[in-house]
Amino acid sequence: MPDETTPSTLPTSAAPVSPAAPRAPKLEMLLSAAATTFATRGYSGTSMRDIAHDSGISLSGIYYYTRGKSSLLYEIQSRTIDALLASAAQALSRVTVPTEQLLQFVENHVSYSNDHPAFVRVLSHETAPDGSDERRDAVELKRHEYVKVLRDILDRVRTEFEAPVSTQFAADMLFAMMSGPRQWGVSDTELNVGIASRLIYDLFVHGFTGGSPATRAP
Amino acid sequence: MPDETTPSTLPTSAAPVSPAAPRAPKLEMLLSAAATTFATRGYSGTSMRDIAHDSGISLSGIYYYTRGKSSLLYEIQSRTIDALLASAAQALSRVTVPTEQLLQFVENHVSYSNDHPAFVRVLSHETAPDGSDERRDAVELKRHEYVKVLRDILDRVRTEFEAPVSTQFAADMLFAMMSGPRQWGVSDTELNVGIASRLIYDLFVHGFTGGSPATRAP
DNA sequence: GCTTCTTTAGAACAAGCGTTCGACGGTATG
DNA sequence: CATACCGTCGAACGCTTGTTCTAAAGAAGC
Repeated sequence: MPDETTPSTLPTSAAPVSPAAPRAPKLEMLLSAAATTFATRGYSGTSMRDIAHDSGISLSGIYYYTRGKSSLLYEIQSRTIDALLASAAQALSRVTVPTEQLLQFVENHVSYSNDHPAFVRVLSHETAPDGSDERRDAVELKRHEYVKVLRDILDRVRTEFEAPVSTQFAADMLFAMMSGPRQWGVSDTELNVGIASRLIYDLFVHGFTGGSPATRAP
Repeated sequence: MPDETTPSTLPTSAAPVSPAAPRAPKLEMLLSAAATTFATRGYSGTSMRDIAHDSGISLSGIYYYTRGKSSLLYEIQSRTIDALLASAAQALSRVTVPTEQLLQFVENHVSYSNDHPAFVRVLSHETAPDGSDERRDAVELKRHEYVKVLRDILDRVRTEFEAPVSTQFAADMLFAMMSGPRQWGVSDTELNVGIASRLIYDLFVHGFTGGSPATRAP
């Protein structure tokens, strides 16, 4: 009997990270379908029967792969934040200049959000309303870890340019921009990932009235 | 028998807008309690019994003031976007310079969000999952109207400073920043409304590495 | 053929959901 | 005193919820 607690095969687009994943291709489909449904209808607005219908698995069949509804949410959020942390670390290792690292971070986040929109949305917008689980705290801890990565980059950029606002505040604003669309304007921006990342980066670093796209950045 | 469809007594902090509101102080309390519960637990995650408990009114007593759960959501969202549109129009009428109007818009939005956090959160984060109501479209229409107000301001700022990014994109980003906190960083920014508005304005207009808080702005 | 293990699904459970109904106490009018 | 209305609420309705139980179909080893 398989167990959904195996932290293998993240929803990354890359190659298999963990070698110990012999039989669980259907669990990935389940999680993917559940993430999509959670992202559109919300966690509380989604019933197990909705997930059963969307995934093609029968209602009771879901409980063969997962422990229940809250475990589905945890698995989705846990895998996503793990993948974000891993790909961010890899992307940041390629450059050393603070502003270049900032651009790498933004590009990585936007790119991953573009590849797995439902997963990232569930990670950032949904929070388990159920019992006082320790799994919720684990996700929250890694989320703060991820924020800290950006804060450390902003700290270095800040000392270089003598930026006036706090890095905590700036990090919040940048995350808000990156998690941006699908709110208010409902913009149908069919932008390329690289272009979109660059737009966000420029707007955040130089501002709306700031330099043209090819002025100061790397 | 009162009816919740009367568009009177918006949740504004100002004086009574409509003179026809003789008896309905308890409805305001109901809507306020419902907004708070919706904001914390989400629309689908909130039961009518939750609202009954939080508002102090009995479960069946709620149906004396409102038509049902979806009507509660509509009333909250409708009143909030109406109040935002009204107060924004009033604030903008005081200045004519584009950048000053932008600051006024930001200050108005942040101020209202600070005074009625639950209402604004429900307006921006919740959407009715129920039937194909025409009320939902009415709210969506006014929401676009509100976005258009900001877009028009940004258009004027853009032509003045030859800003490179589109106003639609910039508006989305600014709304994301203003709706910002209570996500990712969970910042405990106990800032004054004026200061917070100014921080957002400066960060948006001049960028993270841009001029100091007293450099270029009015 | 028989057993064993994996995978699937139909049926049913108790609990919770949004909503409705009928009745009660309290003022104010006649 | 009787009448009518306003505000309020407990109890119950039918339905959906997350979860479990039981059984059966298919593959694999002996």
